[in-house]
Amino acid sequence: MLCFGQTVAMVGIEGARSRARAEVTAAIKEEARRQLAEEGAARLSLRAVARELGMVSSALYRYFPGRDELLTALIVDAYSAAGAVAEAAASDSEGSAPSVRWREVCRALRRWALAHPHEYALVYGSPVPGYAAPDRTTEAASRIAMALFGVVADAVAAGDCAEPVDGPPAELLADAREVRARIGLELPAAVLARSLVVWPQLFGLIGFEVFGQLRGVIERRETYFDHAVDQLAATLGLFGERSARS
Amino acid sequence: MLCFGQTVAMVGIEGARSRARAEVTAAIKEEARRQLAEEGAARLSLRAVARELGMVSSALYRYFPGRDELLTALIVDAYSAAGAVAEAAASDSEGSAPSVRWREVCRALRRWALAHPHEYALVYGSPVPGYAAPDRTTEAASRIAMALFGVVADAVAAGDCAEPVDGPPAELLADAREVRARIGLELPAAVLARSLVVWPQLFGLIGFEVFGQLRGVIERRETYFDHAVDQLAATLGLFGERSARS
DNA sequence: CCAATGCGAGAGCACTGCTCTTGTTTTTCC
DNA sequence: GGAAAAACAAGAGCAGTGCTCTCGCATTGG
Repeated sequence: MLCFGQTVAMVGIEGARSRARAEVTAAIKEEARRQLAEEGAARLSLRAVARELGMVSSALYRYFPGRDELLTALIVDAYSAAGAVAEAAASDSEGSAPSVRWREVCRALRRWALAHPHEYALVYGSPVPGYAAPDRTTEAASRIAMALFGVVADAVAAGDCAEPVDGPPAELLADAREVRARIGLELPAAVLARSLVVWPQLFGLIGFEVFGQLRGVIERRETYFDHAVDQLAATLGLFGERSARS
Repeated sequence: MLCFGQTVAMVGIEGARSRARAEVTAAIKEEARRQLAEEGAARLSLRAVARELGMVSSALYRYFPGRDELLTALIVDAYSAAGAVAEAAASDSEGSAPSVRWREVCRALRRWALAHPHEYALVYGSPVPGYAAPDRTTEAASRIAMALFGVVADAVAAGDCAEPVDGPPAELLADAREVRARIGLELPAAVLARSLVVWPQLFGLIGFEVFGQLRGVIERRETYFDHAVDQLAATLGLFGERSARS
């Protein structure tokens, strides 16, 4: 019994039946993602997806229990797509100075967000369905943060990260310690605390641009973003040659 | 001919007709805001609003051309509510040190956002209707930013703001100068540029909390936010007694 | 081979935004 | 004051939505 929506990568020996099921499920998600990119999450219509796929709407309920579940499947995919982009940028820049690695990961996330605004809205915008985010989304979400914190951890390990001058308050340190215990990342609690503070600020920058809040205010958005991200790197204490702008 | 949705404050001598019209318009918006707060923007239903008000749905179209226009009216109201909150915090803290004024305004915005999550989502979350934000929303939006930048400007005027050590790039300065010319605020372009960089980061912090992105990560959210905001004040170069935590 | 299960199609329900028409009330102008 | 004009509420109706249920057909597993 396959659960709905999960990416059935390895179907293997399974009969033709479940293979067909996996293919139809993938086709549904693909068409849904297409409509999402075109019209946005609010206008994503189950019936339209079914229509485009040449099947009747009720048949679609064999694959997804409802519209919200289709959406959460798309959310999980979007999270992991963004996570993959961030991880790729982090590993591609391995060996570079911490501040340029940080900048590369941030740039990659921004690029992905601008290329997929509706999917970005799905994961970092207002929560669309009822209100509760299922657990599978949060664990998919952590990949992005892990990629970000990973370059900080690498910098600390290499001695390329300055210790905070005036440490964060004790309560924040406690939260940081709990997070560290859960994700198992090797870095001082004070540095993780600093990262946890910077983390939402990065998505504030990206979100403002994607959601059009910068329209009529900032025109040279690329340099704006790069400068902001460099400043965040400085806040994080990341070392690196100053402004190795390509 | 009254335009839809606009707050008809001064009806004055006008006949009983337009007075009734203003009242009905206000009642519609009130009920819509109630439903918005309960169910979110996606589930706001024109018919349900009409039903709750004891009228038929088609009658509602005499007051609002459509659902989207009702929503943009709510957006404008939400913007100006948040703007009023920010302005009040700014003027209430007049005379205090710049960094504590900054913190007060930030706190006030966070409090409002947490108290009205769906309205916050309306203005700083994913853009819900088609895609374009009418002009009236952007001018209402500027009030919030003006309150924020206002305390920075006051700090500069009082000599309580440090000049940036390494200035922002030239292109960002150009954008800052254009913004300054448009809004007519007395502060150096470099300082405004710094403020424009910090601005989205603040709403990244608020948005992450309101949208539940901090769930399971940061538990002591108040100290977290205060610390982050203090750090932003430092980035802005705002002077003030260190951590005058109440 | 035959029962069990998975599946697609259709009808149908309750709901949505929106339009058009039909009377009624109110304002406005001569 | 009375007639023309405008504003209004109500209803019917259209196209679309998510979702449920039932019905036959196909595939699967024992």
